[in-house]
Amino acid sequence: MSDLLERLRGRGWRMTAQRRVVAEVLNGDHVHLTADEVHARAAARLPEISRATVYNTLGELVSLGEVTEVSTDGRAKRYDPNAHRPHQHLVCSGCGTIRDVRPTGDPLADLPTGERFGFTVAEAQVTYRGLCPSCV
Amino acid sequence: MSDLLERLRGRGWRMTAQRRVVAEVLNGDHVHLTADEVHARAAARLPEISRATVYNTLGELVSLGEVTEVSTDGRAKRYDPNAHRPHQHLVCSGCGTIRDVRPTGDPLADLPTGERFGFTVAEAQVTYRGLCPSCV
DNA sequence: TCCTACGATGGACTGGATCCAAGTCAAGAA
DNA sequence: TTCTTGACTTGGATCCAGTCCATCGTAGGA
Repeated sequence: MSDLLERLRGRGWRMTAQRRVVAEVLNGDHVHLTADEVHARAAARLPEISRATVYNTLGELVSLGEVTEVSTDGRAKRYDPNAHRPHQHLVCSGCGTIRDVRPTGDPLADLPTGERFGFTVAEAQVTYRGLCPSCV
Repeated sequence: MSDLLERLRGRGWRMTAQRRVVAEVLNGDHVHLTADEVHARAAARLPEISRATVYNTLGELVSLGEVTEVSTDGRAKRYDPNAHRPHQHLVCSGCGTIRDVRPTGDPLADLPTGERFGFTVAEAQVTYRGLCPSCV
C-alpha cells in the first residue's frame, strides 16, 4: 500500500528513512505484528533503527488513524494496518494466529438501552476465539 | 458470595488465610480489580500477604473457572468474579470504569462460515466503548 | 547552501507480571 | 494430640513491554 506513504506525505508528515521502512513493514491483509516484530523487520532493511523510533512511529500512525492497536492476549500490543475497513478479529487460542473477519449485523444494536447505564456508546469490539485448522 | 469458598473447598482446594482473603476481596457485581488492587485490599486484612501469592491465587481461580481475566486497555489485567454468568463489558473511554452488560442475541451467530477460515469458533468477547455519565 | 525545528538514538527507567529457593503450614495419619 | 509431608507462601531477582530523556542528526524551507 504505497498510497499510505502518499497519504502521510499529504498530511505534512516529515518523511524519514525510518518512518518509511516502518510504514512499508505494515503492509498487507491479516498483518498483526508486535512492536518488536515491526522493529525486527524494519531493522532488516535499516539496521540502526531504534526501538524508541519504532514505538514513536507506531504511536503516530495510530493517532493518525492509519493503524489500529489490537491487544488480544494481554501480552504485547499488535498493530493492524487494516484501519480503513471496519473489521473484527478471530484469534486462535492455540497458536495465537489472528485473522481479520467481517461479521454480519451491528453488535451495537444488541445492547439495549437498559444495559447502557447512561453511557454514550460509540463502538463495539468483538474478539472471536477458537482453534485454527492447524491446532485442531 | 461465601459459597465461592464452599465451592473451592468442595473441589479440594487447600484453604489458607491468604486464599480466603483473596476470594473475599473478589466479591460482588461489577467488580473488576487489578492484581495490585486485589493485593492492596487483601493486605488491608492480612498485611504480610505477598504479591506473588495474589498472582498465584488469581491464576488458580481463573483456571478453576471461578474468575475471568479482562484486559480492556492493554495495561494491567483485571479480574472479574462474575464468571458463572455470561456477560460482556462496557468500558468508559474517559475514566476506565467497567460495567458488566448482557447484550441480546448471540454474537457467534453473526460470524458466517465463510468468515471463519476453518477455525472452530468457541466464543465471542464483546467490548463496548463509550463515555459514562460522569465523563459526559 | 545554510538553518533550525523536528525526528532519531540508545541507555536508563517504569509497571506489570513471573520465577525461584527457602521457609511455613494445612490437614490427613497415627 | 502430635507428627509428617507435600502443598502453599514469601520476597527478592528477573523478565518483558513500553516510556522517558538528553543528545545528536537531518529534512526541507529560506
